[in-house]
Amino acid sequence: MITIRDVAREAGVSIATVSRVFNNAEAVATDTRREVRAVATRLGYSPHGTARSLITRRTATIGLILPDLYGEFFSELIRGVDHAVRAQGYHLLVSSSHADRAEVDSAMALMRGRVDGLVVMLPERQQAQVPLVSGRLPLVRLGGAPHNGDADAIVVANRDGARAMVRHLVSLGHTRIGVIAGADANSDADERMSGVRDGLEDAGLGEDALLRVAGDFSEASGFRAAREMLRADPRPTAIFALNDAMAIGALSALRAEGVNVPADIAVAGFDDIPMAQFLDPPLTTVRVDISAMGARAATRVLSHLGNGPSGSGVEIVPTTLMVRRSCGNPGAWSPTIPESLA
Amino acid sequence: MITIRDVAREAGVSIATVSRVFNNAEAVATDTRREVRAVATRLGYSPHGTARSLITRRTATIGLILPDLYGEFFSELIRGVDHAVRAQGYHLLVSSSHADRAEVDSAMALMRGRVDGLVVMLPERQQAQVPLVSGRLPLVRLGGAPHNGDADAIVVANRDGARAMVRHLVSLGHTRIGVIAGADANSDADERMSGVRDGLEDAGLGEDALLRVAGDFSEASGFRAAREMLRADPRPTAIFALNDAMAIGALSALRAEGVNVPADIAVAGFDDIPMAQFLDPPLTTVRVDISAMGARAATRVLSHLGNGPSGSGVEIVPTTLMVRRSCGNPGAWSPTIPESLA
DNA sequence: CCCGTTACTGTAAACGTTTACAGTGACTCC
DNA sequence: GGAGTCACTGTAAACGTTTACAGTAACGGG
Repeated sequence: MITIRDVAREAGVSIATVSRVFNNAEAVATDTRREVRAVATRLGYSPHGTARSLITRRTATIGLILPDLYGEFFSELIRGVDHAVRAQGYHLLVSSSHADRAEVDSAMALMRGRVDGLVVMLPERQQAQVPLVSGRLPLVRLGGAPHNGDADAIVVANRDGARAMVRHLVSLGHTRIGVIAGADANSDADERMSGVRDGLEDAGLGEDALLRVAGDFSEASGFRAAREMLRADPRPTAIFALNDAMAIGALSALRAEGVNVPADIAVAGFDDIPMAQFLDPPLTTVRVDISAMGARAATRVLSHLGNGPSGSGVEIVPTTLMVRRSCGNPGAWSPTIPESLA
Repeated sequence: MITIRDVAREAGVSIATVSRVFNNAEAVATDTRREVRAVATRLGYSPHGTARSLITRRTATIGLILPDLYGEFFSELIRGVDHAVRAQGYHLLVSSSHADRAEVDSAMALMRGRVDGLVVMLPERQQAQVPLVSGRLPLVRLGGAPHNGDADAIVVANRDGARAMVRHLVSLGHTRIGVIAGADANSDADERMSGVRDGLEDAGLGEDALLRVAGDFSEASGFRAAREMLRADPRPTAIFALNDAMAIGALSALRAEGVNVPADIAVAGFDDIPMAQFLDPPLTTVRVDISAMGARAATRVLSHLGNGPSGSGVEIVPTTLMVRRSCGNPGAWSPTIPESLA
C-alpha cells in the first residue's frame, strides 16, 4: 500500500504539503501542487479513508439499520437515503435483517466509530419500547408510530391515508368493509388500522361495518384473507388491504373464485407500488413516497452534522389517494391506459 | 467520546489489558476481565472501529457498487450480499446510482481504505469495457455477460434461461414470437436476446419467426411494446418479455385491447418476481435466484480475504423454467391457486 | 535459596492521516 | 537597512486502537 509518505519522498516535499494538496486548502505553490499531483497519480496514490477519519473525527458515512430487506419498499427506502447522503459526499453503511431490539442495539454498537449518524428502522415487534440511545451520534428513527419518545423521527401519515381511503369507500356506498390487516405488533399496520377506525367513525358507522382479517404484508396472506372474507356473513362489499402486495393476493383470490372486481367487490391497497396501475383492474390505493421518506431521514441526520439547516422533531410524510378502477372509479369505466403512459 | 484510555484509568489497568479483554485473546485474569467489562458497560464504551481498522489493516467492510436501485431486483441483491457478509462479521458499504464508468471508478476510489473487498455491478452502458482495477482489493463483478476479462465474476445463465423459454414456447406450437427486449447495451438483456436466437435456431426457425421490439425493463415499456406488437403483421402468437415487469405491462396492454391470454396470445416473462404467481393469468417465467447471486458474489470476495475456501473465475447462476398459465400450461387450465399456497 | 517457568500486566511503537505552530526567504515600506 | 508582511513549507503532535516486547510476582523444583 502506498502512503502519503511515499508521495512526499518521491516529490521531495513534506507529508504536510501532500496533505494540503489533497485537501486543496491553504496556500501551496502552483509548481509544488502540480508536482505532487503528478507523483500521486504516477504512484496511484489516493488518501486512506480510515486514517483520515481517525484524525478528523468524521467518517463521512451514515449508517442505515433496517429490520429486513424484502420487497420494493426497502429498495426504495435505500434509494432515497443513498441519494440524499451521496449528495453531501457521504457514504452509506447498511445493516439489515434485525429480528429484534437486541440485534438492533448490537448493530448500533458495531457501527460506533464507523458512522457519523444513524437512520434506524425498528423491527416489527418492539417498536414503541425503550428509546434508542446512540451516545453522541445523531439518530433518526424511521417509520412506525409517531411520538414514542425519540427526538427525531420520520413517519408516514399512515393513519390519515387509511382514513381517507375508508371515507372514499364509504362515499362509494360501501357499508361493510373487509380489512386485511398487517402483522401484529407492526406499528405501521397498527396506525393504518387506527385510520380505518377513524374513517368508519367519521361516517357514523359502527364496529359491525368492519371485518378484520389478519395478514402479514405478503401476497400469500392477502390471498388467504380474501378467501376467508368471501365466506363471511354478511360478506363485505369492499376489501381494503393494508398494503398493495396483499391487495394483489386478494385480487388473485377473488379471480380464482369467480368474483368480479369491482362489480361484485371493490378492492383497495396501500403504498402505490409501481405496478399497481398495471393490475387488473388498476388498483385504487394510497400513495406513499417511500424514497422521499428515506431522503428526509438522511437529510435530517445530515442536518445535525452541520450540513444544511438543522431541525428536530417528528416529521410526517403525507399520503395521497390514488383512485383507479378497482373500487369502481365513477367515470373511468372503460378500459383505460395506465396514467404513467398518458 | 469515551475511549479505551478512560476505561483503563477507571478500571485501574493499562489500555493493553482493556484491549485484550475486548479481543478476548491471550490470558487476562478472570477478576481483571470482569472488572474491565463492568467498567466498560458502565461507561458505555465500545471500541472505535476506525482506530481499530487503522492498526489491524482490515475494515471488516465490503463495498457494493450498483448502477441503480430501482425495483425488487436490487433489494434482493443487497439482501443476498448483506446476509453473506454479516455471517462473517463484515459490514456492507453501499453506493448506487452510477450512470457511467467514470462514476464507478470514482466510487471505487472513494472506497479505498474503507473496505476490504468490492462487489461491483456495472451500469448498462460500458459493460464489456476496460476491466475494473482495484489495486490490491479483491473484486468480483456481478451480472452482465461472462468472460470479459476480469478474474472473478458471478453472472446469471441468461442465455440458457431465454433459450429454454423459447423452446418451451415452440413446443407449445408457437412459430411467431414477439420478444420485448431490454435496454440497448444492457448486457443481461443482450445475453437473453442471444438465448432467444439460440432457441429459435434449435427449433430450426428463421429470423422471420422473431419480432423484436425494444423495451427498458419497466412496466410502461412492456405496455407500449405489446401494443405495438398487436399491430404487426403477421401478429405474434406469443410474447416473451425479457423481464417480469415488462410482462406485467404487456398483460395490461393486452387486456386493454381485449386480447385473451393465453387463448389468443401467450405471454412469458423472466425473473420470477414474487407476484408473478398472483397475476392474471399466473405468469410463466424464468426463475432467477437473485439473492443467491448476491450471496455468492459476497462469498467469493470473502474467500479472497481468507474466509472460507478460495476460488476464482466466472461463476454462473442457473435459471429454472416456471410453467404457469400465461402460456397455456397444458393440464392446468382450471383456476389454480398460487403454488406458494398449495 | 536461586532459577526457571507460568501467568499476568504494562510500555511504547506503530497504523496513515490532519493541522497548529514554527520556521524561512523574499519583498515592501518607511 | 531594519521591520513587517506575505507566501509557502516543514516539524511534530495528535486521533484510538493493537501488539511485540519487557517486566513483575508467585510458585515449584532442584
